[in-house]
Amino acid sequence: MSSAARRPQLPAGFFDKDVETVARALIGITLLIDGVGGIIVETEAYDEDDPASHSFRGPTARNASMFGPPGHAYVYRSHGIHWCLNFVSRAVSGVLIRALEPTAGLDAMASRRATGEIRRLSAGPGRLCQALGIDKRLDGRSLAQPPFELSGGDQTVRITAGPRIGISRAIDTPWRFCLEGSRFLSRPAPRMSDG
DNA sequence: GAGGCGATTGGCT
DNA sequence: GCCAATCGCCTCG
Repeated sequence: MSSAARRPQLPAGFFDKDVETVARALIGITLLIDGVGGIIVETEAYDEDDPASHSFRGPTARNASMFGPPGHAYVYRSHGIHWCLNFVSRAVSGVLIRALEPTAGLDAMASRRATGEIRRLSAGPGRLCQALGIDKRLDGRSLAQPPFELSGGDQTVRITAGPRIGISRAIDTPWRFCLEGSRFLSRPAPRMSDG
């Protein structure tokens, strides 16, 4: 393994923290699935006592992964059509991965998405999963094992926070986090309300 | 068991 | 901006 260009892996215990901390820490991290992916630029946090979270009304077959150990994936189907990827953190929680800046395997992403428009390859949770080939098979899988590869986090990034998107409960909780200035967000950045 | 709704997206008015 | 697509889960009866 070449050393210089290799990004550092995430430290042990990265996901064993409260969900808001993890959601913020994930901004700027590189996510690859079988070598395809990019830099995480947008996340949302969903906590245990959060009325907007799938876990709010207790465990079901769908949300079982959220009740499992940190550092695993929770993948669910949205609106019967799309897949959405979450990272489980401490306790019953999940970080929704909403957008990536594509950096690796752009050909594969464009092929799966049937578009060459880079800015829309993985801007949005459903688009991201389509571009990276994510589906139910990855639900419950460890993020420390292939096909997942997470790295980076060595550099400081500026983050903006705002309300989460597309929910009807707890709509004012500012748990959507974005990389400041990114052109690869699913929606316009929230008004700068955070550092 | 029936009816409604959703952490979305793409296409049309 | 509005709405359909499509299916698993929730609520109510």
